[in-house]
Amino acid sequence: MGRKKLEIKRIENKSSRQVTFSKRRNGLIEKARQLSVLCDASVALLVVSSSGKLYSFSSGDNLVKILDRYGKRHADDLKALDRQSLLHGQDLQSKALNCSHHELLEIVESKLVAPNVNNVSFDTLVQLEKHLETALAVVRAKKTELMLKLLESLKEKEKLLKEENQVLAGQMEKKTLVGAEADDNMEISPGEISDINLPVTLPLLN
Amino acid sequence: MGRKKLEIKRIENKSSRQVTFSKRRNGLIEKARQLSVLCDASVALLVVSSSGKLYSFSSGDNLVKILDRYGKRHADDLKALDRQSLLHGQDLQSKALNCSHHELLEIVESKLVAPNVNNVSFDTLVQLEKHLETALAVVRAKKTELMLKLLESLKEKEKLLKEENQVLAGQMEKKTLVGAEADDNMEISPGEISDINLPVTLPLLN
DNA sequence: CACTATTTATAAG
DNA sequence: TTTTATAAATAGT
Repeated sequence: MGRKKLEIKRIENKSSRQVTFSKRRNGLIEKARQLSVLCDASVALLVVSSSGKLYSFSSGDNLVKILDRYGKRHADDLKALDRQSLLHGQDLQSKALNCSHHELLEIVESKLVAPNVNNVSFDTLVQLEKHLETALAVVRAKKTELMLKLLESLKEKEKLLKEENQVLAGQMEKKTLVGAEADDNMEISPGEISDINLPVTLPLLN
Repeated sequence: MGRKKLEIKRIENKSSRQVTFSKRRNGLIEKARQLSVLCDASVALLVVSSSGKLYSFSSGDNLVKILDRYGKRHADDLKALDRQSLLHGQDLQSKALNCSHHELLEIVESKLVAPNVNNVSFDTLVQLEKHLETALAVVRAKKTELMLKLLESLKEKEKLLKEENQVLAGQMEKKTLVGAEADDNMEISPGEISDINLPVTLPLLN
C-alpha cells in the first residue's frame, strides 16, 4: 500500500530501509495491540532492528508481576542466607535454599509451560533466565560447600581414628612383648554408628 | 478497514470475535514476516487465542539449529554415561556431565543474553527450558549419587576403624591387667592420610 | 515529520 | 469459505 507495489525482499537502500522499518514497526505494534484488545488474546511481539535496538509489545503482565514478586522473595532469601550462614547451622540454610529454588522452578514451569500461558516479552524471558541461573548457581554453590564440609569432617574423623589405632597398635606391641601370650577371641561390639552430624534426610541432596 | 470503522475494544459477539481473530492474526503474522524480510530485522511474534491456542512467527533459526545440535550431543552424552556408569569409574562420568552441562549453559548464555540476538519462537524457548531442566536434573542426580557414595564409603571406613579401635582397646585392657605397668610416652606417627579414593580435585563439586 | 496516491487489510455479507 | 466495499497502512515525495 503506497505509491508503488513493493516486493517483499530486503530493501537495499539504507535510508529507505530505515524509514520503512520505522513505519512498519509502528504499524505492526499497533496491530498487535489491536488484536489483543479486540479478540481478548495474549500477544507478545519482539522486534530487533539490524542495528540491535529492541522494540516490543506485550499484552500481558502476569509474568512480570510474578517476577517482581519473585525478585523480592529471592532478595529476601539471599539476605536471610547471608545472616544465617554466619550465625546458625546449615540445615536452615539448605531449607531456605531448597525452598526458594523449588518455588522458582514452579514459577517457571507454570508460567512457561502452561498451555494457557500469557505471553511475555523477550526482555522478561531474559530476566527470568538470569534469575534461574542465579538461583541455581547459589544452590549449587551452597550444596557443594555443605558436602565439602561433611567430607572434610569425615576425613578428619578418619584420620584421628587411624592415629588412635596406630597408638593402640603400638602399645599393643609393647605390651605383647612384655605380657607374653594374649587371648585373641574377643567379642566385637559394633559400637555406636558414626555420630557425625548428618542431617536426617540430607535435604540438600535431592 | 472494512465496510465499517471498528472501535478498538473487545468484540462481544463471540463468532465475529473469532472471525476477526483469525483474519487479523494471519495479517499480523504476514506483516511480521514482511518487516523481517524488508528491513533485515529479527522479529518474534507470539499470539495466544483466548481458548489457549498458540500461533507464532519467528524470523531467526539460529537457536533452533543450535538446539538441534545440542539435542544430539546431549543424547550422546547420556548414552555414553549409561555405558560408563556400569563399566567404568566415576571420574569419566563426572567429566562428561560437567562438560555437557557447561556447554549447555554457554549456549543458553550466548543465545539468550547476547545483545544482538536473533529472536526465537515461544515454542523454541519452551524447548530450551526443558533441555535446561533435564540437563540440570541429570547433573544434580549424578552429582548427588557420587557424593552419597563417597559419604557412604567414608562412614563405612569410620565404622570399621571404630570397631578395630574397640578391639584394640579391649585387648589393651586385658594386656594391661596381665602385663602390669606400661610405657605411656610413645611417639605418635601420624600414619598415612586417608587412602579413600577421593578424586584429586573433586571435579563434580564446582 | 507531513502529504497523498495507491496498495493492502479486513468487516460485513 | 469467498467476495467486495471500505478503512487503514504506507511508499514515495
